[in-house]
Amino acid sequence: MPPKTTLNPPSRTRVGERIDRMLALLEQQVPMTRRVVHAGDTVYQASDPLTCLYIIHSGLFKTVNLSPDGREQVAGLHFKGDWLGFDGIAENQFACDAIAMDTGEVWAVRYDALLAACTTIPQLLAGFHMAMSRQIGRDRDTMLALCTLPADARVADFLRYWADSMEQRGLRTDQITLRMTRAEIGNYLGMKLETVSRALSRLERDQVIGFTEKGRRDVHIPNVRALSDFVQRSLAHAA
Amino acid sequence: MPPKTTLNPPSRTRVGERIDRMLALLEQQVPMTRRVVHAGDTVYQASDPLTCLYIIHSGLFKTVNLSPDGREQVAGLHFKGDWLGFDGIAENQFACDAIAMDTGEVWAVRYDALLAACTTIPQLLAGFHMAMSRQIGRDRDTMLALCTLPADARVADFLRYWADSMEQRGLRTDQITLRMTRAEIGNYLGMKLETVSRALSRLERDQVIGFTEKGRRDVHIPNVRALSDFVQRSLAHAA
DNA sequence: CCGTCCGTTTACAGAACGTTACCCAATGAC
DNA sequence: GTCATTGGGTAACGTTCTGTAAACGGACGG
Repeated sequence: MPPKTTLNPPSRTRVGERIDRMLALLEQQVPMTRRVVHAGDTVYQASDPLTCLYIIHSGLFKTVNLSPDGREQVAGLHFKGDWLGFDGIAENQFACDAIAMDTGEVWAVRYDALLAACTTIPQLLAGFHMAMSRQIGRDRDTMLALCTLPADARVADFLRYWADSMEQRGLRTDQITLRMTRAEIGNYLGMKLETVSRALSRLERDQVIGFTEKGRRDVHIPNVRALSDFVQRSLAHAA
Repeated sequence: MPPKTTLNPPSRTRVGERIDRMLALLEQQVPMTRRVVHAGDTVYQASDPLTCLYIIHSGLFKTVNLSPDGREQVAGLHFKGDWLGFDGIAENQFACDAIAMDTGEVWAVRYDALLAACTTIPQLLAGFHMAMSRQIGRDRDTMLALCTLPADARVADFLRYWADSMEQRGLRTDQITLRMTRAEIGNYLGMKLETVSRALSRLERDQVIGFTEKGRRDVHIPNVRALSDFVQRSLAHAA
């Protein structure tokens, strides 16, 4: 199986600039409402009618998918520049809950106003489609990790993804504060909280991560590459 | 955890009509190239530059996601009316391979031509966004199944999804031909081929499915509800 | 007809992960 | 101060899933 041509990952500055351009474009061209949120606040809920989409100006958000029979899962993590609400366009009502995990700000943009603006501003439409496409790509990479990585590697890959997302947005990446409990992480990664706990302990033992004195939710990542390497080693070991 | 308000699932006729309307709209309004494919043919490959998107007129397709380190996964199954290529919009090149699993026909639409047409035909834009949104929703439901269902239930849910997709498109649902090996199904569902085989045997033993005399790839589904019920029972039993 | 290949099924041993249980530390209510 | 609550860590024990290996069957070509 020939590995796919390795594309250069989007550089930090390029991604940061793209996000800023999109935010500036929206600010200038589309009417919107700013909304400050705090940890635990709900941006929208499943079955709410969709009138607005939300773009994240700052903060950290999760989307929670729930099935009619009561199963629920943290389906996605969302950072600055990401949109919230794509899931609702199909049926004109949201399919997930979107919840703030920290203080932040979202910009609510009426979907009809956005579409109207898109007809005259091609860059806006292009940016919007790119955002949806990126969401699809990320969901698929998540599925790939769920299906092909053992528990420890999944946790390592989760931390790598988080650190990468921070780095792309120009935020510090050596020390990240997980704003999730072990149970939430486990739910996101398809395992139990004890398994998450054990995986984190092993990553610490192997010096791939460390914990700060502030508590075991602040993860110190001396070297993001070490996380990728850990994932690779898990695969090699299995083979 | 209150279960989300159960929306009526889109009825067979409604979905079929929506698909036909979209296909007719494209046929009338957007230049396109028809392409007949056979099992194993590649529609596009990862890292190919994106110039066209493809809408499925008939047949059955899979998208295969591969990571730089060689892991690969069947990320999605696609039926009539689904689009292929959303994953490529973000970086202007495809991120997956799209492969036909049976004889069929795709319509290749230049992405720039599609965007141009969308500026004057709002329904086209709306339909396009709905298709992307639906893709996101389905990926998330897949993730939910991967994370919350045990192996047997995952296989049952997979068959239910397949049968539902057929039914929505007005195709017969009591007897479906899996055009995938056990290994492919396992890859899609995050388990090994032996586990798939054992799960199918148990579903047969429990009379939830049957196999036809034509071979063990033709699954007879007397009652789609029985598959959903099996999933529910797995959850109840676990709790 | 036979042998070969591929996909599949099944049994059994072992690894990975979940369950259960109990521990500690920090926090906030009373 | 006590007490309950919440998040976290760890160990012993089970279950589920995988890995290995063998046998079966249909499809194909000689």
